[in-house]
Amino acid sequence: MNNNKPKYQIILDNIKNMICSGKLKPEQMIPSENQLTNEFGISRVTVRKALSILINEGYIFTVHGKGNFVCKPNFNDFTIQINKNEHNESLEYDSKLINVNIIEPPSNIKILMQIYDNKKVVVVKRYIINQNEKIAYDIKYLPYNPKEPILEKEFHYINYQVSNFTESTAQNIKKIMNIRADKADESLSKILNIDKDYPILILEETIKDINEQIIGYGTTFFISNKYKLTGI
Amino acid sequence: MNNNKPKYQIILDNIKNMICSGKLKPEQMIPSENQLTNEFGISRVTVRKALSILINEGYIFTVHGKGNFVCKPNFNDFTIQINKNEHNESLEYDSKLINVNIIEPPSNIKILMQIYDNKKVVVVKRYIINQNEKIAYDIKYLPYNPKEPILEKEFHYINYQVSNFTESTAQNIKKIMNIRADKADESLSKILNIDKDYPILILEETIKDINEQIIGYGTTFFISNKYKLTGI
DNA sequence: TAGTGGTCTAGACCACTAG
DNA sequence: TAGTGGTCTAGACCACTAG
Repeated sequence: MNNNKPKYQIILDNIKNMICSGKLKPEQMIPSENQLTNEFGISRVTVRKALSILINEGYIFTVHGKGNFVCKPNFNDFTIQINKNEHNESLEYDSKLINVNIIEPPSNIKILMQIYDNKKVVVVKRYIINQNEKIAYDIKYLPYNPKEPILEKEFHYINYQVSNFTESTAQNIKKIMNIRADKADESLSKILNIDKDYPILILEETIKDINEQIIGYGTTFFISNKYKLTGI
Repeated sequence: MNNNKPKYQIILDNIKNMICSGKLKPEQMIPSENQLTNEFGISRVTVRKALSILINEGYIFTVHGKGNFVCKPNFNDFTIQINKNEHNESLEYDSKLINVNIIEPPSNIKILMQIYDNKKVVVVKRYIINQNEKIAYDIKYLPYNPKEPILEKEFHYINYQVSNFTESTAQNIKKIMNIRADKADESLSKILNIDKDYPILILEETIKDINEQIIGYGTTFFISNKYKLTGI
């Protein structure tokens, strides 16, 4: 029997089934909290617990004063987990530091990083390695702050742990990713030991702090047959 | 004053601030529900409401019997919204049907779709159009069921609405995406009116039902300079 | 005005953890 | 055993919606 199933789970499964089986259709209102309270003979708080899970899982949405409604399915969002494959197994890549420099940023980087003065940037260049094989070339730019030691920044970048270099604010950033395809140019083909014009998957990331200040910009060039992105 | 802010919001903001400012560090336990109840002078239910939001937003996780702990930031997941740009604006693409056929699937499709008998498949070929310009070529395979009218399937595919062809079970599917880069081969270059070897961003999707049965497989070939994927 | 969801309480009992 | 989170109740009052 289901006697060890919590009550909120019973009502949750019940509504989920009605949505999945099509008894409740997108945009249709589901029974009100009061109705569910009476039908299932449970308290409103417990009903609301089940509903809040349905909301979080994207099954329903609420309109105050009107009711709860079935969501339209959304097939256009999916989540990329960079370090996981399609079976949700972790993929561990090594990285090999090529060099770290402090430079006057080239104009395209100035624009991308919204640098409007003569501030310098730190450039970190690395290889991404999988089983002793180069699979990508990675280049990251971050604002140079003479007061901060560079080595610490390097360390963090190299370990892919944080992107804004201080653990204290690590939860406080926003990341924007772009994905596109290109062919390897002369320079990249030498760096990655591949033929010129070999297909490359490019991941571009811009990292902003809570004030929309850009605190990092990076590009990773993946050799296309050695890497693919997987999403669910 | 903050008098119109609900109590759960106050405690929510408070804990969020402690995490973002670094007062509470990853893996560290946050004050217990009882402590929060006393400190903030609010009921446990309200405290739990705030905590459940923090859990959903990925700030904390719970260990039964031990407490609530600050999550490690995860920079490796991001969400791709296929029809949105980086400013979260909707992008609407048109599609133009090229043709629909019922064929004996080629062997690579048989493997991908796990077809082990002589079942046929429906093939839908389309262009994706943006402002009267072809930006991609799209090909989708779905199991052919002689009992179902094909036109309905077409319609659904063309409208990008559902991927398993019956609204009733639309919430009940799983989608796996792969993203990779390649160059246009002879045939694709003709289809998309581009040079051979032009860079192509490839989106591959496999759609499974709740029983892990493959109910659709599709590939979209984007002309790289006309399309990029954006994620947050 | 009747019905809907939103916030909140005080209290109960249970399951898990760790000393 | 003391402390933690997990489930659940009966009830209150409020804000929003729509006729």
